[in-house]
Amino acid sequence: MPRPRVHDPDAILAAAEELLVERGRGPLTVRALTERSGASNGTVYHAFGSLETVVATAWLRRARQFLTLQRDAVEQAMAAGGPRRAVQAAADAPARLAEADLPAARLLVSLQRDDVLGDAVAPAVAVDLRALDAALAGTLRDLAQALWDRGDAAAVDVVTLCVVRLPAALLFDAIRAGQVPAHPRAQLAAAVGAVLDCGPTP
Amino acid sequence: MPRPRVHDPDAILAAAEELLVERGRGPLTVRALTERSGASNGTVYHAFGSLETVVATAWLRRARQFLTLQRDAVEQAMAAGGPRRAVQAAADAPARLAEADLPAARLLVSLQRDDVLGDAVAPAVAVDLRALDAALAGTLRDLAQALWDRGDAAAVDVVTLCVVRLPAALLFDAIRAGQVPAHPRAQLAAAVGAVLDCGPTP
DNA sequence: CCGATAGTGGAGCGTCTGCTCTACTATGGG
DNA sequence: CCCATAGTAGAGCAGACGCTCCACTATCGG
Repeated sequence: MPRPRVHDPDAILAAAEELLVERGRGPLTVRALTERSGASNGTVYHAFGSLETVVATAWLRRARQFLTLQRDAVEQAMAAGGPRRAVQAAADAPARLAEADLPAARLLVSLQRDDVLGDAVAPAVAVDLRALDAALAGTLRDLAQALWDRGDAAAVDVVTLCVVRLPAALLFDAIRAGQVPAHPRAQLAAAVGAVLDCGPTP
Repeated sequence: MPRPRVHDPDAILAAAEELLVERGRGPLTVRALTERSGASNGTVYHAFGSLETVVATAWLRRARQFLTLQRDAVEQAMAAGGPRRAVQAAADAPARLAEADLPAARLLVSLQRDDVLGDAVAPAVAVDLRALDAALAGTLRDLAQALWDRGDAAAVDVVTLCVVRLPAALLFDAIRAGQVPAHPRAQLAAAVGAVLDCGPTP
């Protein structure tokens, strides 16, 4: 049997999360990570293979957590109030996550696409990443279908706007600052309603 | 009399703009800039002093252009339709700029705050940068004042949301892709209306 | 023709980065 | 006891980066 671990990979991920939330992806270097986590360079590379994989894995955990929360909220709202309520619930999901688990929300909000999917992420992790993307795309398409009986790009774009871009614009700054958004939530609901009323292009 | 210029500093700025629009700030290096512009390393540093100053100067030119356009649109809308129309016009200004000068809009949309204001920007340029910031802040405060007779942070926040964050969420992706947004403009107007109806917190 | 001036060119310095490589270490099965 | 195994440690490599430095060059007033 091999030598036992002295550094839990989860502890390395936790250190990475801290640094990402505090300073963002740019200043997160291998050296900063080893200093914060106590693990050596060799240990980090033995466990993850690349720094990009560390970042991608940290993101992946939190994104799964978010999508689960969002899916539940959407299904519940869909059953109780129909597709419009479901879109509202999906848009509100980041605020809910911030209520339930602020560090998780802060991590997701502190990274951009390019930070997560680089050339050096381990193939297995990259596959999971793309699977999550597909899951979100599926949810968006389902919502468009339920709203207007349409699954075309124009319809999905409107839903994406409501569920992805508007929350990013209205909620992310507050979350990044470590607050659970309050007033912005009401504004978001109003904006989503207005955009849905516009509907997709014919 | 000195030796005449063989490389117009404006040509260096133009090359920087091209690279920023094509690939963003991250990949813009001194070497890439010298290769694209034809000017040597020495010339770039003689003219600007630092790479950050090149980026800041390029941004500054375009931001001035944008703020002028926006100010005119706001004043005209204020006179013709009152403060709500003025906010709508301010929010729509990025789309107008994209119509009038697509490269200008693409440049502004391809940079973030941290890309522009670094420690190495020449003091004179940094001062101008902050002056532009103050000018925008003034416009936002004036709009809040005209709408609700309030200049407090909560009121200004609502206007900022309408004029800065919502346009970023709804228009920037299209502009970044080199298109003049069409449908998003109507959605933006609807969203701005809905957020204004919410009003600021008491 | 000359010297002051402003611009040009590019070698290369110091630093930082992600990552590799190798020697080393703790474990349990045989 | 000893070896296969998996994990640990950290020195150091190759390359990229922003920037400095200095020799050089074209201009024009005198």
